[in-house]
Amino acid sequence: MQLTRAADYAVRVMIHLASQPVGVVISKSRLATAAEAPESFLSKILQSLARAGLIQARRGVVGGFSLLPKGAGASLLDVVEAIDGPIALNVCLTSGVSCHRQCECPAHEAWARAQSVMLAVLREAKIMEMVPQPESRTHLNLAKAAGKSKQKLS
Amino acid sequence: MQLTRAADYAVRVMIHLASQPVGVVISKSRLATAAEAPESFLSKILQSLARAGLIQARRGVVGGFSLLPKGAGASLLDVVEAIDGPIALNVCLTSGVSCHRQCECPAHEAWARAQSVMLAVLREAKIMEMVPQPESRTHLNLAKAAGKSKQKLS
DNA sequence: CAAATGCGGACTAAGTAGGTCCTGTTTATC
DNA sequence: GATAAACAGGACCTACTTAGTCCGCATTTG
Repeated sequence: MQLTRAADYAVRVMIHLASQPVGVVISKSRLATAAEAPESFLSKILQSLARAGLIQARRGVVGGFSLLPKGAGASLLDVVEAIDGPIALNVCLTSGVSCHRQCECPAHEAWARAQSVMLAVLREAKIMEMVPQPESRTHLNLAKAAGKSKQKLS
Repeated sequence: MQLTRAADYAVRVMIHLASQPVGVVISKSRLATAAEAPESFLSKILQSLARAGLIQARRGVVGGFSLLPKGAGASLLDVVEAIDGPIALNVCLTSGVSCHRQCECPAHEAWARAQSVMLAVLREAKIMEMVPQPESRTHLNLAKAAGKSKQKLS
């Protein structure tokens, strides 16, 4: 009944990437520091995010990871499912598996509702809306001002 | 990210007990049949439910389990937490543990909201409201038979 | 080419899930 | 009181998952 550490780390990484100017590439070790995650463990997580099309990996001496458009528009649910796979609150809610008790079992619908509302919240929670926006981030504001001015979110 | 089998079995047992006339005592083996759960595994589950004050155990040759008032008024959440303990969607939501990222971490609030709405649904879902009423059940079966083709049973 | 970086598979230690089993203890009935 | 039916509860067990680590290989830049 709990999110994996990997999924939690993945969300931290995504938020960190989303807080950077677009297109910037950040190395795994810098991401590990930012997300407070073990670097070697982050390897697998970043690979999963890349395979899911949320981020892009770049090899070589100035390699690292950058956010893809799909990642910029992703929700918490997208990130979590990229790591942990589909969420199923109970075995009888696993897609593709039908439980023979389903028709008679009055709890089935309650499980389904509970899962549904939880997923809805995670689906509404977009990564981009979570980047810390305040004016305390002067360096970011300066960077933006140097590039082009962008409207604030929400 | 999934309910344990034990919690699922516990809910089935509670619904079955709630469907009986008040005060009736049912043996573990009969409950195991009704809940489609391994009897030896059900031992521990029933003990947990008894310790939580939801049901009462009675030993001896006509022994078994009966619903207590607290059990009759219980919700799915009560039953699940009696078995699995408190639900925490993420380690940073575990009560008593405060994560040092909390103030800065924008995801924290989203996890909390997701957990909160899920718990609310489970808290509203009362065991007593889930016992199949004889008339409504036949009505339901007829409606299903008339409305759609029969579902595949496994 | 060397150095920095990501890729990806093998490996592992610890914990949990999902049970089973066995030795009590309690209780109704003969 | 003996006995049998039932629960109590702890020890045990197996498979799987979690949360990582490690290392050789591939790619890119200077």
